Amino acid sequence: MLATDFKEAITAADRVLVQIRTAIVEGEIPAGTKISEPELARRYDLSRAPLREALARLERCHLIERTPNAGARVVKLSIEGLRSLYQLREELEGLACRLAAEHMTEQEIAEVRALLDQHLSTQRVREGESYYQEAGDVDFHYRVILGSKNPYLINILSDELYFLVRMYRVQLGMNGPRVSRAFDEHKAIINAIANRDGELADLLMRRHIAASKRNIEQQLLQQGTSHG
Amino acid sequence: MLATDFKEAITAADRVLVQIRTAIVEGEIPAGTKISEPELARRYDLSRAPLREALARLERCHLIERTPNAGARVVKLSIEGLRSLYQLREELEGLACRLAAEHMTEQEIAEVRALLDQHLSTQRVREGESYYQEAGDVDFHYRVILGSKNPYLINILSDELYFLVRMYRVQLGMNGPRVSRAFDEHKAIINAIANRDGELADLLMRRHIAASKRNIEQQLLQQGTSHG
DNA sequence: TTTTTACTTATTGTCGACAATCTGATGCTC
DNA sequence: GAGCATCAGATTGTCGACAATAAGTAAAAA
Repeated sequence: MLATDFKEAITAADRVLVQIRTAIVEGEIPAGTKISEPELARRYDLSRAPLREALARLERCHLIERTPNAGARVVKLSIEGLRSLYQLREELEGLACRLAAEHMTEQEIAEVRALLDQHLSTQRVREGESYYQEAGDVDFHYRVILGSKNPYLINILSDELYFLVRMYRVQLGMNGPRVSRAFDEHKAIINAIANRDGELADLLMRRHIAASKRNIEQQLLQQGTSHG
Repeated sequence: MLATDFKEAITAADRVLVQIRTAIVEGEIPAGTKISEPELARRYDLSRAPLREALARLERCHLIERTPNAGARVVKLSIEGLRSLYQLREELEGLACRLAAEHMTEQEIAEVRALLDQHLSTQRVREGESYYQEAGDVDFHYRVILGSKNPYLINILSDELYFLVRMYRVQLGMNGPRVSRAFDEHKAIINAIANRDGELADLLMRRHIAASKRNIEQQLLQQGTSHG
């Protein structure tokens, strides 16, 4: 099921997947928690069959880890995990930029630009409100990824890796000057794509992601040293 | 479940997954076939619950495509699909090479070299037998991928993309001089890794994969023009 | 003849119960 | 007292049956 598919029919498994997924990403179900199927089935008021279907998909996007006959656990956030994840993300979104510079239509590029302007105005109103930054950033990256027109790349980035990326970002947050700086970086990236300069877009995207990684890394280090 | 995990407990879903997966990869269940859950359940003599678990994992590695309430279909092989897949594969295995040059131990490198020598001797005995070439090639790539030490990269390449890659290769085959040439390319790649020259290993791997792609592409084109 | 509609049929999605397996605690042996 | 075996409890894996949805067919109306 690629992100580009239309939602043809919503099943109970789909609904509970979205619910549990956001609960994990937002930290409502804390990292490292043991997942109990009977408990979740009661909590979301359905049987274990669709629940297990949802758990299988959560495993697919690395939000939980399952071991046969032993159950599932919400993934733990760690520095090594962050580095591995962002290492891959740099490479893949860099590729997405090169492909987007090649395949995005003028129409699509114009839409992304409109999106950025809209985010900017929203951001100015709600200064420092990191949630809007979060949503806007995800949206921007999502558009570029779709612009690559490579279904496997789209699937991996937006269906598999992105929820874990969001989990790191939501739980460890963006802070300080990064929030406003990210807008300028997005602008520069879409400009490069508009100029059909894939190499530059690639480079800028890698730097953008690397900067984001350093930011979260610091949060993780601080949290690690202060509490443990 | 990463490929690096130990097989802690084999469940019925695991067994039937392997069976159906090889059946699809080898073409025993032809590309484009509609998957009937009751039929497969009878055929493999188990209930639909573990079967559906297996189907979920087959969807994950892009061997089948599911639409809600409408069932699953074995994926069709196409030129566009091949290009998208190999585009991603080039990028990811290139990255794997750079990381392997950084992280593989001398021990691991020596093992890969021993593996190659072993493959070479086997190959000489069974000249032109493409199955051994297939197995050997997969094994080589698998070792390099593991050498990257990046769990997400390992998961995507060896658990998700590789079965589809094998499906293209098994059903459309390796032919002619590619078979023997691949050995030399493998040698060159592991040499670059041994020299800790990540950039060169990256480059060589991309070329290696690109050559493989062209080979399969030709088969697909010939097949497409000759049969309809 | 073509289109629409109702119906039949088969398939998928979901449920509750049973079997196999793991976890933790209790008691026994050394 | 430490270590191991055994057992109780709970959890996961699997099963067969029911409900909901989609596909195909035949009949009726335009």
